[in-house]
Amino acid sequence: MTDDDPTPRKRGRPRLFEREEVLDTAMVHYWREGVHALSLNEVCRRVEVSKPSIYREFGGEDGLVEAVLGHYRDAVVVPVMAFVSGARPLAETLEGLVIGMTATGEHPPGCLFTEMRLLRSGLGPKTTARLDAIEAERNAALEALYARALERGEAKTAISPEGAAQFMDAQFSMELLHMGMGQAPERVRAQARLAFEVFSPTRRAPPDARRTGPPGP
Amino acid sequence: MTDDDPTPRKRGRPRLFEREEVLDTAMVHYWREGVHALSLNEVCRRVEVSKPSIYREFGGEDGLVEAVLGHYRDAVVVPVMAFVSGARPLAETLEGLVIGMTATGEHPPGCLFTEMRLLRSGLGPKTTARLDAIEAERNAALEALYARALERGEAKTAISPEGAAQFMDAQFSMELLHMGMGQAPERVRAQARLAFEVFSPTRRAPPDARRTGPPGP
DNA sequence: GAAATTAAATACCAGTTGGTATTTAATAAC
DNA sequence: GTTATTAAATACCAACTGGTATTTAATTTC
Repeated sequence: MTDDDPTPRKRGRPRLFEREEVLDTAMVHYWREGVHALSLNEVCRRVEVSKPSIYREFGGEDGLVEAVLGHYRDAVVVPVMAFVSGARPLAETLEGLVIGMTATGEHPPGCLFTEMRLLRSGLGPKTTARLDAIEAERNAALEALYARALERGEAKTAISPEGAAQFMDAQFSMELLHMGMGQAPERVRAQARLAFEVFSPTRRAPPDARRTGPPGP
Repeated sequence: MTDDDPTPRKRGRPRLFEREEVLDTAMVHYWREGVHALSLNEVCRRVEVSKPSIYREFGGEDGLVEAVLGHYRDAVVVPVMAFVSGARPLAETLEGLVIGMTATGEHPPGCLFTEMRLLRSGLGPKTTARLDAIEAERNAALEALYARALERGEAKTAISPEGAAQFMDAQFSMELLHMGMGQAPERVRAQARLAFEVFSPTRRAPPDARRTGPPGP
């Protein structure tokens, strides 16, 4: 019966911006142009919030980037992990991921998380820690995916879930990086599909030669 | 009989640095820490040459980075391409490359060219142009490698030399990127060998499912 | 109304960036 | 020696960086 106001008005001057809104537009800009290409000053300009306000809300550049990354996780990474955790056959899940990662429109190409992870240097400690956390949960999801596939006989037993997860991660990273560099989606897809053929359960070992005097990279 | 001095002494003050030496040490620093992590001022400090001297010699940051990249090409990329152009069987060449790219000691891990190519943004026009040139010649070498392998029946005919070159490029890029990030060489090698199994000539097509509603990246 | 409280905006800080004008040093030719 | 020539070093430039102290505006409570 008590009709208390669940959000009692605060005392001082009201805010002029919504935290979620700031995170969302900052995310898009970082996503589209790269975290390293955008200074804090520039981001403040774009989201139209003064620098001191950003500091009050996020505590600095590292805090802002970490918050944006968290927002990206919730908005993008979590749905992908949910898809990965579905009961579909392995091949179907992989194909869905390939299509999803190369989809154009709505979102900028590439992946903010992948870009940050590869260019980790120059990111603050909070952001780095959050990157590790996301990396871990993503890896767990991929391992579970392959483990399930093994149980069902949909995958090659010669490959461990750990190895498979690493492999998938590497292939998707490359795919997303290529998308971020503006490569043709169909080309990127073809490469990924080719790579994932290695999971096909019945295969012969590669023919012969190993070991040769190698030059440097 | 004329014993002319082939290098007649120049008129003014003598140089205090050797161009090659500067390029070499700058290359190592860029290679080890990343081009984007080192400012021009910092590089001048490290090579112990004043900024105006660098400007006289290379015309600016873009010129220096381009020259360093050219130096890297001559010292590292060209020998690798020569190895690729050898008459070895495909599997042997690939294994040699895998070993070479993951070799530790002597050189810093990773690849300066790969890093620059992936983080192309922020690089000057001269550097970008040179990146494209190196990319083209590297791609040609990889295409020729696979074309030769096809002629000898060492590779899968279902894959075109263009597609194969792209695939190899992507795999080696990932490998080198992972090395640059400090991953364990044996792990990186295992991933690459797994990926290159797709070239094995006799294989079955992947079993079944395609096409599913995909989430975003 | 006056406090008290909250937040925004302005203006600033020292440090660094890529880039240069100016001065000084070292050599060869005369 | 003097002069011409080449190059190095110092000192500087405006623009920008991440970060803050200070002032000003908007609101609730009293």
